[in-house]
Amino acid sequence: MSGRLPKYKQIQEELRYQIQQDVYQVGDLLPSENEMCAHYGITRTTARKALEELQREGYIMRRHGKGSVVVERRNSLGLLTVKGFSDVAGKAVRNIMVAKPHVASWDTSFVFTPSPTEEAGDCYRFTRIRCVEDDAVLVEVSWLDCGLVPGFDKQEFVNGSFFKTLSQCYLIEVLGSEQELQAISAQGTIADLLGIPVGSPILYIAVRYLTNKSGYYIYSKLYCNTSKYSIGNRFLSK
Amino acid sequence: MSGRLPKYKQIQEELRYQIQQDVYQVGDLLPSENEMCAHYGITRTTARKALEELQREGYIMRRHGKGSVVVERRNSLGLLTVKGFSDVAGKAVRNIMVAKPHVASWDTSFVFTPSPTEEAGDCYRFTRIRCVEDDAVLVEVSWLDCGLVPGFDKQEFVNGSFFKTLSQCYLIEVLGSEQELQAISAQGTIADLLGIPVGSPILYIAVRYLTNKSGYYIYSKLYCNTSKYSIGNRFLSK
DNA sequence: TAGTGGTCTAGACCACTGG
DNA sequence: CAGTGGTCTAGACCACTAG
Repeated sequence: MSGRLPKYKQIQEELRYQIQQDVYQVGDLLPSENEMCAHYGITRTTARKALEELQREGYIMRRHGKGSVVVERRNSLGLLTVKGFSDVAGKAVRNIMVAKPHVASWDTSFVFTPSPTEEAGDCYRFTRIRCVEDDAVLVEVSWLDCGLVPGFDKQEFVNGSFFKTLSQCYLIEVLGSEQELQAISAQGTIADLLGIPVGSPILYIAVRYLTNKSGYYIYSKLYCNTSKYSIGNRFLSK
Repeated sequence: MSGRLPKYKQIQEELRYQIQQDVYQVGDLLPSENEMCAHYGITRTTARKALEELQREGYIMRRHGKGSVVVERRNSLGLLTVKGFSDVAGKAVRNIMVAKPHVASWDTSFVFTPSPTEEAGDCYRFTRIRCVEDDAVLVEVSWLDCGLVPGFDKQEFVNGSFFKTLSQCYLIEVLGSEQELQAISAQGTIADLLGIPVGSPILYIAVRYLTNKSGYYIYSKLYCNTSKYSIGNRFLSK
C-alpha cells in the first residue's frame, strides 16, 4: 500500500477541516509558519507546503509580512477541481445513476479524440445526474477503456464514488484534467434530464482526465444547468 | 524598485520561452532537476519551484521516476488565468475599446457586491471587445473605484494593457481572482457586439480581481461567444 | 522594531519509472 | 539497476507589515 500521507498533506487536511468547522473563521489568521513548525515538529519547508496547497484550494490568502488569512468561500458548485463535483457548501448533494456502466463504442463527436489504442477496443459508458437539494443541476456522461477496468459493469461503486472505485479497485489515480467549456442550447434528452425547456442555455464541459496509466484517459461530458447554481472558481497568483 | 525577479522565476520564464519556441516540443523531456542544478548553479528546491510553476501553468507534466514532459497546448482561449485573456496559441488577438473609461455609478445587479467603501463613491467603467482573427469572441465590461485610480479616464493604457497600466501607473498588483460562470442567452447590445443572433447561448463570467489595495477590487463581466473558440482549462494535481 | 512570509542553500532518504 | 521526482531537515538572509 502506498498508504500513508505525507506530513504536509496531513497538516493541510487538518487545517482545512478546522476552517470548514469554523475553528478559523473568515478573516482569521492561521498560525504562522514558525508556530506551525513548533507545534507539529516540522521545518518551515513542510509548513509552507501545507499552506501553499491551502492557498491553491482557495481556503486562505497569504500576505507577506502579515500571515495566512482565511478567505470567504463562495456558495457555488464545487466546479472544475480535478476530482470533479463535490461540495456545494452546506447543501445536500445527491447522485442518480441514469445508465449503469455498460459496454459501448467510442463517441467520436468530441473535443478530445481517444488515442488509437483506446479507439481500437470498446469502452464502458455510464450516465449520472447530480442534484443539489432536489434540483438536477448536472448531467454527466463518462466513458473509459474496457481494458483499463475489467469487469467494471459488475463493479459496485465504493461509497458511490467513481474516483474512489478507480483508486481502490483498479489502482488508477487521476493526475489531472483538461477541460473545454462552451455555452450551448439544451437538446432533447439533456433538457429532459435537467427538467428545463429545450433551447435553454446550458454549460457544456468536455473533460479529459489524465491517469497514472499512461496512454489511457477517462472522458466525461458535463451538461450543467447554471441558472440556479453558477460554477465558482478562484485563482490566486504569486 | 522591487525590480529583480527571483531565480526560480527567471528559470521558469526561460524554460517557458523555450517551450513556446519549440526548443522543447510536445512529448520531450525537460532537463532533470539535477541537471538544472548543475546548469544554473542552484539547488533542487529552486529548480523544483520553477518546474512546479510550469506544471501549474500547464506547460509540462511531471512524472515520478520519469521527468518533466512537455504537454500539448490546446487551441482555445487563454481562459481564466488570473490576468485574464491573453494567448490564443498562434492567432492574432485584437482589442477594441468600445467605451473608454468614464465615471459611472456602481452596477448592483451583479454576483459580487461592491464593498461599502466602494459603493459610497463613483467608479470608472469601460468596455472592450476581444477579437481572435476578426471574430469578436468576448465582450468585457470592467469597473473599479475612482479613488483607486485617479485620473484614469485621461490615462492612456500602457501597451494597450489594462493590467500593465494598473501596475505601472498606479502600483496596483492583481493578486488573484474569483469567478462565477453561467450559460445565458445573448441579449440586445451584447448579441450585437458579438455579431450573433439574440438568444444564442453565451458564456457569462463574473469576475472579481483581488488587488494589493485591501478592500478594493476590480470587477469585470465577460460575455463570451464560445461557438468557435471554447474556453480551455487544465488542472494538474499532486 | 519584532514578526511574518519569500527565497535559497546543502544536504538526506525514499518511491517510482525504465531499461 | 541508475536516474528521476517526492518529501523532509536545518539552517540562512531578505522584504514586507504593523504597531
